[in-house]
Amino acid sequence: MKRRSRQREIILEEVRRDRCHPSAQEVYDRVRHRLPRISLGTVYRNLEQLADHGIIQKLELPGASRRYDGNVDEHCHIRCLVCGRVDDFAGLPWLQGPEYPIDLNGYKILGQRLEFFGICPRCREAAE
Amino acid sequence: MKRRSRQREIILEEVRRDRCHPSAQEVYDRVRHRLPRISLGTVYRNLEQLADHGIIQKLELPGASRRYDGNVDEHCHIRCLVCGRVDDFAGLPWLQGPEYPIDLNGYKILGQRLEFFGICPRCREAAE
DNA sequence: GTATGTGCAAATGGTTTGCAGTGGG
DNA sequence: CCCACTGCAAACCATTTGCACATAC
Repeated sequence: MKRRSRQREIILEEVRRDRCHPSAQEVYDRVRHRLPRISLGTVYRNLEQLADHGIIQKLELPGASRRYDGNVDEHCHIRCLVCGRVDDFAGLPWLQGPEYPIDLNGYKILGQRLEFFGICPRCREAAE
Repeated sequence: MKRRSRQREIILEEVRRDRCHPSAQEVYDRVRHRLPRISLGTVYRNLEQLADHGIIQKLELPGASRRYDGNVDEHCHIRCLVCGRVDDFAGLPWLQGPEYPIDLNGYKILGQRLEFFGICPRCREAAE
């Protein structure tokens, strides 16, 4: 990231929009409205770089494709098991863990990841 | 799973061996020593079925390929960030969560998943 | 001017699927 | 004898990469 590029700026704007948590494909679809000739590879490369620099957050979800988050503050997510949507989820008082790193069983434990899953409001309605 | 098959029996035996947490490819490699003509597709189909019936556990890890666990008791895992190895990890007293399901923010929360990550004993040594 | 960034298209890796044939019950 | 299960190969999907060209500085 030694030079700035119009592509990267617009990708960042789109990831930050709406507190949504878009996949690379969704970012691509949005960005294409503004830069019709951009390629999906460029979107992937820039998302990767922005994440490496701590400007956005990469969300790796178990059994689902990667998503990106324009909010880099530490916060929890909840994922809908039906539609895959990911929402922010604040204030989880039961989440206390120890200070890392910890030495245990020969492992150097660097951290933990907690994910919640359930059914989002829209899918609950649809299910009725 | 209306009929038994030699393939499925051997796949199950291999997943249960050693408390390792093999990927489909690793199961395939092991099973092939005993059934040289088995196909990877058959391995995938049987692992899926065994998991659906609760006979083994499917481990979906963020940013890594799927693994399978012959131990279906509820227990935690820790993953090595260097080599990808997954170990069992028992007795985590700080893991208390609420009773699910919970209604919050319109979501019906069905559960949580906690994963630990760090560096395994072997990779720590290798890094020195 | 140079090397970073881009577009394109092909490659990759993990997983799934269609199909004709095999074999468990 | 039927239909679940298999082997094989192709398809699929998300992501990565090689390369020639464009562009930021």
